[in-house]
Amino acid sequence: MANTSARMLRLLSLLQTHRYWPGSELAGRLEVSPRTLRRDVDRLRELGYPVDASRGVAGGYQLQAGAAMPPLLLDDEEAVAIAVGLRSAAAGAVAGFEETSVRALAKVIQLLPPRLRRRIDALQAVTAPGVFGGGPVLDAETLTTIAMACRGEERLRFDYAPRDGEAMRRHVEPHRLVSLGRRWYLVAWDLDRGDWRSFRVDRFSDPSLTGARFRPRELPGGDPVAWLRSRLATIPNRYDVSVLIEAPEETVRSVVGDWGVVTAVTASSCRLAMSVDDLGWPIMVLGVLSAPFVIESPAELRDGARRAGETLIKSTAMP
Amino acid sequence: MANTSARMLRLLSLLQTHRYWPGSELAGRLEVSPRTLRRDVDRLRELGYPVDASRGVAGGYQLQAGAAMPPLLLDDEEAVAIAVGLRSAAAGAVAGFEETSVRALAKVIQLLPPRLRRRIDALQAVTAPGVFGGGPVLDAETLTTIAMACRGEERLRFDYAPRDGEAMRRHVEPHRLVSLGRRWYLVAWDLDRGDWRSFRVDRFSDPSLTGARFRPRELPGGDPVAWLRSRLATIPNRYDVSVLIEAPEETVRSVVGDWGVVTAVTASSCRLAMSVDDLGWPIMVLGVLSAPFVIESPAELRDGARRAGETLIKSTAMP
DNA sequence: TCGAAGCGGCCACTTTCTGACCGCAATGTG
DNA sequence: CACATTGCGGTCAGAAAGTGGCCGCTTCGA
Repeated sequence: MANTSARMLRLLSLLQTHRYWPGSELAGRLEVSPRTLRRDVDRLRELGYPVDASRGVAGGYQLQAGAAMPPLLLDDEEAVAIAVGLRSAAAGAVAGFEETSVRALAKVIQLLPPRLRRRIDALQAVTAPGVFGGGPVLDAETLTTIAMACRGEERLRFDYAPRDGEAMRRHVEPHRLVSLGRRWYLVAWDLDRGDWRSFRVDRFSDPSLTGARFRPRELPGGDPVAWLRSRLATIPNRYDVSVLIEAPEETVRSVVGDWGVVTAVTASSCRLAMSVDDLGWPIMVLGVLSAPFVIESPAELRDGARRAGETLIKSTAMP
Repeated sequence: MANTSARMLRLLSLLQTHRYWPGSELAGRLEVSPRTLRRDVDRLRELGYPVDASRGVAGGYQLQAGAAMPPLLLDDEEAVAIAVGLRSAAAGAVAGFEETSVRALAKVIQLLPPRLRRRIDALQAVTAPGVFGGGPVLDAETLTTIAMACRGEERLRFDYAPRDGEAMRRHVEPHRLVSLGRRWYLVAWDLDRGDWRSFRVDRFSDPSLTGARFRPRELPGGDPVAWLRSRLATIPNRYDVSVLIEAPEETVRSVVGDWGVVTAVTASSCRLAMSVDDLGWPIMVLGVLSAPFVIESPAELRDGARRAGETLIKSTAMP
């Protein structure tokens, strides 16, 4: 106890929970003299954390945003909320943030006390797809295990079921997790084949860290995303949707959110562009907007939308 | 520099980024002798962070999950990912986590360096509702400002537009943020009225912390959620949707996700129940399912669905 | 104008930290 | 098996830091 380091952390923690603290209160909680508290605050400032102070009656200290992120001192609830938020972001709830979220999630999960981890697991898998359509269901543990292997440069074993054929135990040196088109891939050096391979994470089962560390090899070309893209180039199966809609830009955007790009064409019409695996989603958007539209591509969307319209009409026709 | 506290933080940070470190490497990075490193590791252990060590050739240190959450040392990307994930969770992407997420978000935002905050702002408002229907659009700043006021026990000023009438500047002692039925409310002591009031956050504008702190009053009854519920009981304005769908339970559930309750009726049909503010959402679900259905309630849903169907048909009719 | 609160210099005393040296224990390889 | 490697922890002496108490100063709001 009573280590300086520990006290500094507690001080940081206090400053993070309440925006504002009178000095005497802080000194009391830390069980040091006010003089020492001032010195501690100084130390924090020297470390780069901007602690603001105000004088006079009702003065006090508060921690402000600085140049660098201070160590986050979280209570249980906050830690769980962060893990849950990251998990849903990793599952694709926030377009473009899948990979970063998984990396951050791996860090949090790794440090999360088991009792909290259980609480999160109780909240089910990364599923989320629901409406978001497309993405296969993964569970968070698989994803974070792989992410931890990448981060820690540890070899990884897992069962992998190729598109056709039997599941096989694989042994790889993981390189990078990549989220591409609603799917997760692991780019790794396959130790059995002696070559670079990509693996779809939704086909993993039972991944486990071997504990053996390795010196990372260099991926030819260096960029794992580009590498993966070129490898997958032979199997493009997404739809690039483009629709002209007779509704103001803002209206459309308020429905679409981050899931598509809306650009104004005139004041009362706009173009919606989305890239999806599953046409259900753009159909829903068109349905709920109740505004006239013209489908520019793909042709399949037209059939799907008409079928959906027919169903709606038929089923609401009866009295 | 070279403070013990700072070094301990750096050590924690190193242990958090790479799962595994040989001792000599750590000692080198921290610019101390191996002996001192061992002592630092001991100190961490005394503080409750379980640092594992393994001996022999290729031995090293690694940080494990412990009883408490260690201070999270985040790099820029991770901090942004966490903020983004929390924001989307706060916006309702993960049912039931709105309030906790906002509290955590307020903490992160408050500490986030401005340059990172800008990066997040560039990713737009908490909007997200979009498809999720119902929820009004809030921006994260309003929400976190209020959350910070609650946490810091600081008085708050804001413009508030009641349902009818002019916006007025208000001055309150904030008590709790509550997320209820897709909406955010602030429960607060109104300083002008001298009474407890609830405010819909989507009607706020320009909230600002006054910097004046206050001693929290006690809310009659103590439970802000119950209090708010009883206050809002007079204004129920949601739709309770019930639809019979000619599709297997699983199919429907895979589209609806957590956003509604699906119960099987026969093997090939089921009933979908949802509670929403906005009928757009159930209409989308019906549209994308392309399965016959019968609307049981509410009547408004029938009109909405038919209108949506007509739009779809008309717009896809042209060659 | 006053008092409360933060600021920071100074001092003497105490505690901790550090590097160096040691022998020991575990681990896995040749 | 022997061996090198790597972590463990005791002891020591000198160096560094942390601490509380005291002081007069500044800033702020009542």
